[in-house]
Amino acid sequence: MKVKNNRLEALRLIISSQQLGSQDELLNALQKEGFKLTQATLSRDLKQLKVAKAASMSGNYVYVLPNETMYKRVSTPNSIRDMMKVPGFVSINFSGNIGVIKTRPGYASSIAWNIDNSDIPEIIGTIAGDDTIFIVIKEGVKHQHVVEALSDVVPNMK
Amino acid sequence: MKVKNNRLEALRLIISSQQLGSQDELLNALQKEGFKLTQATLSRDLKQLKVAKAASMSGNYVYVLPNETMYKRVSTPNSIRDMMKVPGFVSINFSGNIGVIKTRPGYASSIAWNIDNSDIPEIIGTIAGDDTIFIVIKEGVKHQHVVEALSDVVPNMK
DNA sequence: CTTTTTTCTGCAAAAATATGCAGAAATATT
DNA sequence: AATATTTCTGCATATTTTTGCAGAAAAAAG
Repeated sequence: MKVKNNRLEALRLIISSQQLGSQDELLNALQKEGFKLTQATLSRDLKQLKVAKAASMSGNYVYVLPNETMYKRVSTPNSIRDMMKVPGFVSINFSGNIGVIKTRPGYASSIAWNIDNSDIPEIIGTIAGDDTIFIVIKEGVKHQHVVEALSDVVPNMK
Repeated sequence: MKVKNNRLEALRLIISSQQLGSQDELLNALQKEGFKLTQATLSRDLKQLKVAKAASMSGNYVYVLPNETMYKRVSTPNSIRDMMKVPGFVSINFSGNIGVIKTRPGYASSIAWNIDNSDIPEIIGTIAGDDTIFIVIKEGVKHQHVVEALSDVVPNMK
């Protein structure tokens, strides 16, 4: 019993400090720490700790510790889209990794808010003035992709 | 590729609104929305979206959307982690010669002020909104280098 | 100290997920 | 328009993960 708790604690520690991508790798790490167990038990441990496996930025899989945010569900599937009934969009243009949206005066920050809250992965961040929004997009992302993603969020875009 | 982007977007939507525990379930949900694909493709989509599978409170597995927090590792190439200690600081990302700092609402201009007044030669200029700062960096300067320089600037870091 | 009950674990097999490969589809180039 | 290049996808299969079951270990009860 003491053993199991120690093991779980060690497991958290390992996961929070290393990037391991399969239960076998985790198993090895644990065994290197002196714990004796099988992959089946590890699977149960992971379930209990609510550890998740996700793709990492580097294209591999990694085990990650849980956090509040990840269990949040939205009640209305289309709410984001519905909230985006904001008129005021005028144009969008790009230069390199920067997009510039022109809006009618006063509308920029409200549209930018919608963009920020739509969590489009291609967009790193936005800054709004009164009638202009700057958008920094991820390197390598095509402008057209951004436009398509945005068009779900900003009415009158296409 | 319009189809794939729509599919990915639908997938996010489904995951953010329902609690589904296997790729088969996700697959059904997508097909009910009119998308035609196999489990193999779904697996790749999930990898690309960095969706993770974790145990839920109710003892089942659920697919969850990714978030910043989950990729944090204790031994991160130091300073980014140190930056997390700055009041209001949320995250920093780069795209080309632009850095984007996300802050808690209202903190952007104060953090930007610190940066501006620190005379970091690698930084050409900043502009701040309410919760976002854009930083234009000198051509050819490494992102990590900027992060390190920044970590010396803002109070309570390190 | 026994007996009973609950928790934990390995084994083996089932279930679920990831991926190499080759062709299809879409984009970009000339 | 024709060709070259890149991205996407299904199929079949390898790999990984989960779980039912039965016994071992631990905790609780008597």
